[in-house]
Amino acid sequence: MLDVKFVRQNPDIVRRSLQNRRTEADLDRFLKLDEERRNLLFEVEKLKNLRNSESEEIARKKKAKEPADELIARMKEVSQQIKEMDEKINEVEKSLEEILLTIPNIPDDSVPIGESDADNVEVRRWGEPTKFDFEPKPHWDIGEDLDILDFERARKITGSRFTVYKGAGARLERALINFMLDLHTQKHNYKEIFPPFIVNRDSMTGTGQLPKFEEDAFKLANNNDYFLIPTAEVPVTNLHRDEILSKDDLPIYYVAYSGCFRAEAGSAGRDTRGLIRQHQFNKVELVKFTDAQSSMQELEKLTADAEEVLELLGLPYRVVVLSTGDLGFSSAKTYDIEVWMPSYNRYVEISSCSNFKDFQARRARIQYRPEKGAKPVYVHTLNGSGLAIGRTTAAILENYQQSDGSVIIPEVLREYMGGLNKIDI
RNA sequence: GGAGAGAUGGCCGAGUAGGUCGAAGGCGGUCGCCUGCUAAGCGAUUAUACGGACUAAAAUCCGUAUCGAGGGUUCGAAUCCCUCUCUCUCCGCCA
Repeated sequence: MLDVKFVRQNPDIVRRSLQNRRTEADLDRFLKLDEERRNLLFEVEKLKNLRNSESEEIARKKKAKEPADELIARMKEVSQQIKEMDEKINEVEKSLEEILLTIPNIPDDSVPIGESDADNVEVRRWGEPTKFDFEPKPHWDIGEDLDILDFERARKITGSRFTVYKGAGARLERALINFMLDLHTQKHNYKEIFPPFIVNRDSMTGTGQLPKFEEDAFKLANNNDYFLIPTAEVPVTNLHRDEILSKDDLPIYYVAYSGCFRAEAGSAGRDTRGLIRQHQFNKVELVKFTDAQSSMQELEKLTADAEEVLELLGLPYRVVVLSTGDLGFSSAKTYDIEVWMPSYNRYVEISSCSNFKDFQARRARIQYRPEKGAKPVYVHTLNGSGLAIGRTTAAILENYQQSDGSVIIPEVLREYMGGLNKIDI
């Protein structure tokens, strides 16, 4: 959510942001309503002031046993007027809020302007796309041939876009979770959080999933206000919703494993096979709370922390900075980390690292005091996958597959796999 | 699921026969004074949002709102009425 005053004073910046993002919001109506609201407030507050002072006068008269009937009658009318105006103001404010919640964050100046993901800019590359001297298989075939992924039975017990992991596959998934949590807590100083996988409406609104993207979320049928989390970002960022932190608390680094649940409305037909796009997947998420001065620098560090996972796993990747046309609603700047996926013959997103600046914090009311006794200001929030587990599993299966159908376990994972160094038939 | 209790400022905690209550008191915080230092003491101050005036911008000043949320009664509500939400205690059930 943007600051109302900012929008009022900088309509041109907001308009340009909307254009660059190739998105729309009714900015003109917002500005008009905003002015209307202020005019109404000015009038109604005058009336309220009158009512307050005259009410005191009535009290005085009554105490002094003087007649006050005439004054009471007049105030009755004033109160009626106030009531009507208050209703009008409520309507206007509701409309304003609705529009404000549909206005996306202002992209950082360093973000390239572009139409779509085609205009994202590659900033670096690590490793080389894996070469094979045989015909490599996609991970869904590898998984079924090794009997470690079972898409067929997942369809039976639940439906499409679910997977049953079995044997070494289940172990690999669990190993990756533990490996990543250990790396980020021990080497990068994140504090581990194990959050609820179900959150309420306020939390979903606080991080920006609602109201605009309700159709993408799974909502619990027996409780209107509970949602399955689409990412640990939601519960973890909302840890500090409605809080005022002290300067000494910052920066805060959290890492959380969670299951993630996405309805993926509107993505029918995309990535229908394998682990890439699921209704339920695992993810280790990095979340930071920082002050305004350091957030851009913290984004670089967070991205590097996620990249290190891929480097330790020996998986080739590249980093792209999202253009304005591809940038997420709440984000001011986002780096996508893309891993080399042989079956796609291209790099595939495996982590998305974003700086939301104060956009989420304003919405979730997360503040800190820069100085003792100073007025609270909004923190900056950041997050990124570190990494998406299912896609990492897919990338390992594909990049580490051997001509005999087996899959080598990356060195760093072996201790998490009970010493297993290869998945065989 | 059954029974009961409660939601007031950073915290604790008064305030229910409606009228200077944004709200006593305490703790905590800040500023100043004082004691050679520390402890103690004294004085003052101590919410947020929105709107307006003044500003380059602040500071400041004025106003309005806020005692869980929403609605109602009334000239006037923390105080009365209705609805909802949440928290706590006990019982039951349960990994």
